[in-house]
Amino acid sequence: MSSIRDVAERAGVAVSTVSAALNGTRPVAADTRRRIKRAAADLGYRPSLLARGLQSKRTHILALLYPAPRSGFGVTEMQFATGAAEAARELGYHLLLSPEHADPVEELRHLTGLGLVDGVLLMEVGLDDERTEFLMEAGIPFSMIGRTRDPSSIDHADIDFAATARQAVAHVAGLGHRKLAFFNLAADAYAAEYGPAIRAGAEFAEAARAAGIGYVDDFRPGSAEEGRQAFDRLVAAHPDVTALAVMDDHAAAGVIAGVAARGWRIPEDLTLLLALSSAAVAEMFHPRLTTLEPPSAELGGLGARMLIDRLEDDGPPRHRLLPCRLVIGDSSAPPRRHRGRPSPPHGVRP
Amino acid sequence: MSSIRDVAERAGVAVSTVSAALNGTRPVAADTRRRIKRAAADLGYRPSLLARGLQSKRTHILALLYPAPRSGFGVTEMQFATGAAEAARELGYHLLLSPEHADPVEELRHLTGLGLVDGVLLMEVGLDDERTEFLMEAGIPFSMIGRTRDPSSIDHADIDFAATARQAVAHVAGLGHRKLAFFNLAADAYAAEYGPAIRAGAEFAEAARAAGIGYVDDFRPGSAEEGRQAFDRLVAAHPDVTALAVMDDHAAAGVIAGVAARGWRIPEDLTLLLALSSAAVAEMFHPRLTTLEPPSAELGGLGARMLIDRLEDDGPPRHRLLPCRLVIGDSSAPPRRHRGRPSPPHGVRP
DNA sequence: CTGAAAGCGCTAACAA
DNA sequence: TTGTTAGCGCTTTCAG
Repeated sequence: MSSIRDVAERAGVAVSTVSAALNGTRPVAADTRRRIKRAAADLGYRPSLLARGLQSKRTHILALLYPAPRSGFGVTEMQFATGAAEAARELGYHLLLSPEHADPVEELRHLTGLGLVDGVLLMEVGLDDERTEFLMEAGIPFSMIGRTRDPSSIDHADIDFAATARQAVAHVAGLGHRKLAFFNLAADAYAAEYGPAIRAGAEFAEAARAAGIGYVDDFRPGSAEEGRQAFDRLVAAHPDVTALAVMDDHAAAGVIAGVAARGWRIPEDLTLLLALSSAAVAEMFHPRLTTLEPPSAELGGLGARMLIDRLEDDGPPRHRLLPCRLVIGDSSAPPRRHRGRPSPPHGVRP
Repeated sequence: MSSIRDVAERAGVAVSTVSAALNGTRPVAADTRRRIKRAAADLGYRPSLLARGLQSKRTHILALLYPAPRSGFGVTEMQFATGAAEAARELGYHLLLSPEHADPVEELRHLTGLGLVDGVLLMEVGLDDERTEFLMEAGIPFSMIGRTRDPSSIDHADIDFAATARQAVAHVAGLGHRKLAFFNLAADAYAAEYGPAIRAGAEFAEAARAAGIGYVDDFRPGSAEEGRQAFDRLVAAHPDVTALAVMDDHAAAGVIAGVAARGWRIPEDLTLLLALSSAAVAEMFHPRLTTLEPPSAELGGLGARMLIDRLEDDGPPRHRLLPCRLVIGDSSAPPRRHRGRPSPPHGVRP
């Protein structure tokens, strides 16, 4: 690899002039600059990020911290990552994929101590996330995909749960449903502190209240089997529920099985929504489920851009909330009075 | 951040001694070393990767090149990435996530020119991959997850398609099936050059031949709708097929719909295998599909380890092939003579 | 407008 | 066994 000195020699100038010409850090005569650019191009010169970083204390590397894959398919996580990497690339930054383990804070300390990264992108943020405290104390720039309980002072991009819930409720209410059930994520230690579970639950309740339709949310199935059981209990306890939104993919599969076992059909006997899951997942179901698809790649990109913004010029906290996309599938329809009876054919069934 | 000089001063030695003590690059008196380690610990000293890299030409950073997410869910890709990141971390390396676009070679040239990465990890390798040529010419260490047409001289980790196919065929033959069909990935421009599509197709054929069972593979559905159509055509053309392996997740969903539309059931009337897809995906189906799950995280880890091995000490090309895991679900059963007739209940249906 | 020189934090000769 | 010194490739004063 040729260095800045090679370029300087070839152009017959001093290295500092090359640096200036290439970075625009000080005025350089147009003619000189041209010579330098030519020389650089001829040599295929690429400034060394290491040397530059060593001097300038800016590496143009961001770290994306991701926890061990846990729930769901990891599609969402992948999209965060690719969205962030993409945005970083466009702005001349690089993204380091940093797995987290037992002691996230210690690992974060290690990682940032290396002086390798300019800032950190947090995902899977808990309501009270210890990583944010460390980063703030250490004065390390960071942004979150998701948010803590009180994120007002921290840059973040997250789902707009309120708008998402309103949209979903409007959809089912518009179809004529009068009572909606909501199956939240399983109530394990994790989901108890997991923002999306908390916020989605609260906002669906609020949206249903505002829309004046009935609402039930006592269930938190975390698997197909639990989804099926929850569905059976739901029908027993609330026979008047005609629409159901489910957070967990596997639970949704269980609900579908439960509907079929009853001899019911979707959407005739139940309108089923998949909440906060990818449309690619929803397409695997039969019928294709109506989905509230989180804008994961966009959120990842926003998170990265916010972080870079902050690195390049400080300012007030940046916040962005994006609603999920409502992708209407074949699992939404007006409710029927009597279930399990024959109905006019729906979809392309022969 | 404290630097090596701070440590040297605190320990009352020269910086080179600190370096030596910490890296073991030359003998240091036990007592001196202890003092140095203490000083380093007291100051929370972390050597700067940048400075070290600048000097040693080794950054301990690996780049994982990934193409824009295309087929499937991206679960597999995510697992490659996390597996690789994990392995890298364990060996003291970092993983850079590098999105690829229109001109992969040019981007690779750019990335490697920065002097930021020690080596490159390639995934989604085509049978004739131009990136490999560039990397070999440029003398940049790399390894592949997947393989080119002739990968004998390149480090790589890939699925053992032959063993995988044999295992799958043994499974269905063991159940008593006499004729197997195989739905490959869609024949678009991409899959035509995509190793897994080519190799899986060839190896299933070979395994079926070796096992002496019938085999059909004229179909390449790429969506649920195409999967359903392909299934209908399959039944029309080869009514004696009782077992089917499908590569594409969405096509599998279509097959399931087609089976249901006929009034048939899985596994009574058709044994269905999901080939090269994640078990997490298979669990979403009803019934839970038998799956040939690629060891994606392991492959990612192997790829990273191979690359690091090569960086740390050169040697003959390293190759590793890993078979898929056969995860038996509820979609495998012995064939029946007459389809669509009532059958003893299967599974937990009431 | 341009050049010389210092130094970012580290490693690796070379001396002592 | 340890210290001194010269860079790695770049940015950034400070002179000219």
